[in-house]
Amino acid sequence: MQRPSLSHALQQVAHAYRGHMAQTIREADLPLPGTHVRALKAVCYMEGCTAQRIAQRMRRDKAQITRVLNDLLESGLILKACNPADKRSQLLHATPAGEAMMLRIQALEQQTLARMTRDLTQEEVEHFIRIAWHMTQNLEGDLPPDN
Amino acid sequence: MQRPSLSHALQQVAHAYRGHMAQTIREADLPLPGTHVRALKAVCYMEGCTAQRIAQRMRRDKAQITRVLNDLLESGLILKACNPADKRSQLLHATPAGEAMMLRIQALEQQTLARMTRDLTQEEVEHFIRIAWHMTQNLEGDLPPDN
DNA sequence: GCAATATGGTTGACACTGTCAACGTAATAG
DNA sequence: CTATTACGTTGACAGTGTCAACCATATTGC
Repeated sequence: MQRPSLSHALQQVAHAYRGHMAQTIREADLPLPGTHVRALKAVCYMEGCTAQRIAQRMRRDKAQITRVLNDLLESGLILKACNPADKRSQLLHATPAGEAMMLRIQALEQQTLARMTRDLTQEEVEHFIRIAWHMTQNLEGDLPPDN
Repeated sequence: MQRPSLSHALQQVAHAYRGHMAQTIREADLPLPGTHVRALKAVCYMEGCTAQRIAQRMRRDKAQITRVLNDLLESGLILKACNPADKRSQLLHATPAGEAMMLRIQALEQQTLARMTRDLTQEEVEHFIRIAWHMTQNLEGDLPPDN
């Protein structure tokens, strides 16, 4: 491809990453779609994790989060517990099975990331992340103040 | 967000771009989803454009391309013409309406890209594109030789 | 030529992603 | 207490992406 545009490069790399992760996970017989993985990650690593906070972090509709969490619940990967501070909301925790799943998936993700960045320096990767983050920030804020 | 991971940064920026473009296009009353836009772009700018070649360029399933092209056809944005060199395939061309649509969308995309990169140098953007492209290449080739 | 195979495009089915609107319940402001 | 706001759920829907089967045409090998 000759001098791909920013938009094309962005779409291609995101698609390649998604596809590679999906295939890796499929090959490992971990039947968990990408959104579920990201939600599980949030549950495992966020303190006082609630559906709302996951939706904010992932910038997704809370309806989608609800459904994903219910899938994870049915799969026995997470638990909902009453939030003593607010009876409307629920604190989310990973079960041991969820933690185990997370570890396995994390390993697969590391593998994919390692492959993706195999001939890039640490500096280049960090630069990429910084610019990506910067561009993300630049695009937010049209929307009604998002928090 | 503190030190976002590569995967998170990638997903966020791609999502932000998609969302911003979708909203911009919706606000301009151009009812054309993202995939349709990309396909139309391919039709406008590729020589001897066929469904197959679009599928290769976008790395998407040809079934999806077929459907998108049929939508564009129904919307009167493109035309299919017999390919004299191969009766199975069809050469694609944009109609005047398609060209006009492309110009309008191109302007909106430029706007979004300009906003996204507003405080980045040309060099940074090119660096980003190069790394994105590099990572894309690194992830391809597991798959059965893709051509 | 002719059979076997491969390719371009179409269709059906399905899974995943993402958003919007409406709702019930609980919290909070006045 | 009432009005408003916030959390989570549900229904409906649009968009994205892939797989498998299929038809018609090309191509290859005999």
